[in-house]
Amino acid sequence: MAPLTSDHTRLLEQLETERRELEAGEELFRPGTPADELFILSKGWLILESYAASGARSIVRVHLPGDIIDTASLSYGNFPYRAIARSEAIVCPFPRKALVQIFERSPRLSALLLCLSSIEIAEQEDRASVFRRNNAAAKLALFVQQTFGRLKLMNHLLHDRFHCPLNQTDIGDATGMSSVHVSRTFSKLEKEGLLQRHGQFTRIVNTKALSELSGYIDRHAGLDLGWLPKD
Amino acid sequence: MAPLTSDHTRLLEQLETERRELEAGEELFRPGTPADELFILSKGWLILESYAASGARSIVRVHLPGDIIDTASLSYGNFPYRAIARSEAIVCPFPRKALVQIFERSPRLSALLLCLSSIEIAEQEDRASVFRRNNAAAKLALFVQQTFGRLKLMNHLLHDRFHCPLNQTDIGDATGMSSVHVSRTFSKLEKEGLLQRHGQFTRIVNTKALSELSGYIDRHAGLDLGWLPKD
DNA sequence: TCAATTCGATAACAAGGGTTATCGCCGCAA
DNA sequence: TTGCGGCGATAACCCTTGTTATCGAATTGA
Repeated sequence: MAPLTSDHTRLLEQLETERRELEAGEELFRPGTPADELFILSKGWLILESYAASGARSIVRVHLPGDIIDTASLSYGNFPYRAIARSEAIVCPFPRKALVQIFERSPRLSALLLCLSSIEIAEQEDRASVFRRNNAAAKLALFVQQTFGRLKLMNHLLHDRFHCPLNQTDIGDATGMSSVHVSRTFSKLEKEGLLQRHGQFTRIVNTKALSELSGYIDRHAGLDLGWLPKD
Repeated sequence: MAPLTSDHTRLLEQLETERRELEAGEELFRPGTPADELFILSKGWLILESYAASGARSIVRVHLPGDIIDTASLSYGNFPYRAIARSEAIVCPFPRKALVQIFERSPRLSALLLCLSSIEIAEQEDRASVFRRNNAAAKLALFVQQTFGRLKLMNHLLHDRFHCPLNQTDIGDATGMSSVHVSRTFSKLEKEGLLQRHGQFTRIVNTKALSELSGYIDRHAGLDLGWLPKD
């Protein structure tokens, strides 16, 4: 992504010294848990849930390998959401103070963290734009493409097919539609030849048509990180 | 927000040395403009627009005084959106390189920038949660409360009333509803005694009921910035 | 082997909200 | 003064999507 010296990678590796394994369905933290420990997701899928007063669940974020889990909690003392592993997963806990070391020792990594955060904002804005005004097909198409794009970052071998352990209720709660309508819409997209499904696997058949539907932009391409500080 | 020394404020003030005035309706940048210059909004309202292939407009973000405009462009060479002043406004342009100085000279400010970014993510997630599953009244209530909360940050004199130069079409494009339905829903909220409108002014009448509707959380309260580096 | 559970597909019905159109109000310019 | 354009309110109509319910396939455990 951006050239790093061995000093930089050493600093980053300090964040991943500890490991903890989670089973599918296991809870990593719940709302109110003190956030003095943060996590990097190194394997598997993990979701952040919040519950409205009505009891309705919303999936705030779907975390994939490489993510810092719940970055929004950085500024707050406690986690606001519930984190649940949706597949077997491995997380690397690190103390929030480890971030201080990065800020003190490397302006370059500090700026890089801000950039990662701004990429996340860009992806959220894309989702918001589509979710505000577009129909279910566009929402689902964007969900599939954003997810696939992020998975490819950490696994370049992926070609046109990926595994998704979320069920249709999860996908609905993540995209703002009922599970019934997720089913209807997936069937429609499949009938129209935009994608194929086999169990928990999804194959992207017609990228171009999907992108026209969703307006998908790959936010990990076109980065300009030349301005980052050297050290 | 967080204690800063005079060194810190000096660094921050460097970002606001230049000033540029905008009239209502004036364009600050358009999609594709090189983003080697960034802007702080110091007065007025400014919106970021994007246009879908269909021509439909989406208001990606409503910027208020104190904001760094379009933070998502930090990582990209060009601005992806169109920025339009919605009232008389003043922006302070600064070169992207000025950020490098902050990262090189102050770990504390660097971390603070990341925190600001994470607050923005939290607010976006709140919006997304409500917009995914809730009805028009909840969306509007959240829009009003988040906007008012942000305005109060820079103007502590505000009590229960604020000026909003956006028309109902703008509000619709920002919240994902038609202007007709914005009108219907505002009338409904007014009839139920949750708020009052007079021209471009909105008065919050029943904060509690609004919050119950929208699930509003003040993301600028409850911050824990004690972990920030000292310098 | 047989419940019990989870999950996805599908149908029928209801409703929230989009679209279109009309009207009145206001500010502004000719 | 008149005409025009922007804006908000309101009504009628319809479509997308939520809700509820049923069914079958697959999985799990006793």
